[in-house]
Amino acid sequence: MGKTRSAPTLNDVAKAAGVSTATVSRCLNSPERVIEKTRERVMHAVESLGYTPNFAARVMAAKRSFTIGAIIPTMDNAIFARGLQEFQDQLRESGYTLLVSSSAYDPKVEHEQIRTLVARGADGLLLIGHARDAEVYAYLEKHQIPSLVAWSYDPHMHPPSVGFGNAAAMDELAQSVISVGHRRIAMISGITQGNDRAQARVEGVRKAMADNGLDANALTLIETSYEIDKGAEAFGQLMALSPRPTVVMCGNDVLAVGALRQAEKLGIQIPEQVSVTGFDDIELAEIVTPALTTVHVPHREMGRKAARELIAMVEGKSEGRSLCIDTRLVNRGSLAKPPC
Amino acid sequence: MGKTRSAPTLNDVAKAAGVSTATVSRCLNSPERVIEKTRERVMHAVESLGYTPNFAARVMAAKRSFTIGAIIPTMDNAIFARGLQEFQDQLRESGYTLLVSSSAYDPKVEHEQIRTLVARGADGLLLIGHARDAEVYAYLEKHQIPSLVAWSYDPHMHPPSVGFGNAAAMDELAQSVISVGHRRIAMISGITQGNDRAQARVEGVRKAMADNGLDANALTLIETSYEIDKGAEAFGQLMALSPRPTVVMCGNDVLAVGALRQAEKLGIQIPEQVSVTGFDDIELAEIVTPALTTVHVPHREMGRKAARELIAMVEGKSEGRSLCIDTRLVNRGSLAKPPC
DNA sequence: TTGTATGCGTTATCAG
DNA sequence: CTGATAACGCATACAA
Repeated sequence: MGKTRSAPTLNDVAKAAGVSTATVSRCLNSPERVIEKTRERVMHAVESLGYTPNFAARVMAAKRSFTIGAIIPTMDNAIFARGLQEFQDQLRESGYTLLVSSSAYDPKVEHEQIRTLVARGADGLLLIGHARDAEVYAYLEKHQIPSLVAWSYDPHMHPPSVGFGNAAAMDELAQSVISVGHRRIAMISGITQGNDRAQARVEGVRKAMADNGLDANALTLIETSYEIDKGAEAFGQLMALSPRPTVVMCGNDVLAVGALRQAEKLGIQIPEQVSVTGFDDIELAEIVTPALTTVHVPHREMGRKAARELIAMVEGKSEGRSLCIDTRLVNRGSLAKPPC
Repeated sequence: MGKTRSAPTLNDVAKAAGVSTATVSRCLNSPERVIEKTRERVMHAVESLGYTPNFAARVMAAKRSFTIGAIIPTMDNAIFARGLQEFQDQLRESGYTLLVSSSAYDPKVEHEQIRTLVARGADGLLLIGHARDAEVYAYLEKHQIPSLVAWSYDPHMHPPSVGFGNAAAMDELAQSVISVGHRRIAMISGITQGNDRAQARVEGVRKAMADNGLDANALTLIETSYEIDKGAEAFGQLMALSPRPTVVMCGNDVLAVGALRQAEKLGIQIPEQVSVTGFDDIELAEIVTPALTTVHVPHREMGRKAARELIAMVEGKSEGRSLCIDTRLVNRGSLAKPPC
């Protein structure tokens, strides 16, 4: 029966409706510019043929893809999942599609993913944190891709960021820790190399110590990747020290949960013997026993606002504004005053 | 200075290297087909210009996108995160890029996302579960897009699936529940409408009951969405019944954790007074107190195998084989024999 | 081994 | 309001 059954094109629709391809295109993109009667005929043809516009062709011709790319360190972590879901929902509402890649915390992979997304015609990019090679930013600049940083906030940096003050938030938490009487403070941090959020959180603790007359260099610090087991392991190491720290501040809730678990294994009472704190306030924080004293980050709000700002940038309605999302301390059971 | 600085094209590279666009293209796609000396010159030009091939153009010309699409119900859930991360890693290794969308458990949205991904030239599609309109499958057929189902396994269905037997696994767990002495069984299930995994898990429980001389219709069943709070709420309702069920089997770990939490609030001892079981064995299951007796699903293995199979299909090396991933019971603390 | 020329499916410009 | 037609950037048969 003639042509093999493959995806119908604009041309097929045009022929079926007895009009030109230009008219079909208009019906789809600016319906108001074509008279009702014609439009009806065209739409009917579109329906009956099951026509779907070819994206690649459209991008090439229109030089717009209505696609936003996002590169996150990992998908397998509640920290990014929630904010990203909201980010996507917001994009959808505005007619954009989100493309997500994860870099496994590897700068090389991230760089490659950025190139991939740009090559795919992403109209804009969402990145996590500011820490990356100047080369990457130069590339983005060259390709004129509006970019926005999230999960981090620094109004003096480029690209603009929609996030929260990691240092300030951790500072506040540490202040609180110190004010209940802790002096021997230890910290289990994420890998700070190439991770400005992790770096800032450590800084926050140091600042609070210095501000309270403690020696910031006396902070016992272990860096490890964001996994429960790693948190547990690090906690074990800290408990082997003598004198023991009276509080273990963790770079995020996942590490803190690991610490809690190890404490249970070691028969150490939290918070009676040792206090533990987290960061992020993911679902887990409320579920463990004792529930975590942590920093609440409104991830959904951040995702939503980031989406709005990035869309504004892409559509030329904004030059790129930085936005600070407020975090707040959540006092649950894992922080108490140190044992006498 | 002449042309505005925009992204360089094949043509720019060709001119810079003093060759034709065809040669540049060959250098990039089949380097062995061009002599070393020329290739060096070309590659140098590519580097210095910071050239990145335009994806849309490439797709249009080659009719291949090296892109795989995946549509999952939600990103904000550990169930899919882990398997998907592995799926992506595997794709990357084979030179494919993953595009992820989430449908928020809405069939209409899912359908739309499928069209979007197809329009974007996805070479293949990963879907979760078999339950969807015939219309969707017809569309996929028409566009000749190789598709694979995951998180579900049914060798008799089309498309082929790489997953696990939800009914069989839950049956096994229920057998175990019954064998320790439980007779008054309640279940908190996910919404079964349009979710074959949830349906199968309920069936599994019913089958075990019937096989053990219990009345499968006597199963007290509450359906609710997969959220901790919902699980807690449902558990509360079940505890208000009289007589109370002696065991609450949950459709997944998230619901089970909610149940655990509500039990704590109500002062009900788990498992002394009431037993609770989960499904999936996400990280959470091991962390809560008591740790969950649940069904372990090797998500990473599933993701990896699904990727391999789908790639084989896309590359014409497989017609599509279904693969069953083995689950296994994990006995932790939340299941015990009923109180006398 | 390399170059030439054509087509991929759309959008957009410009006439009619 | 509608129809030709020229890009868009690349891959690839075909020629040289």
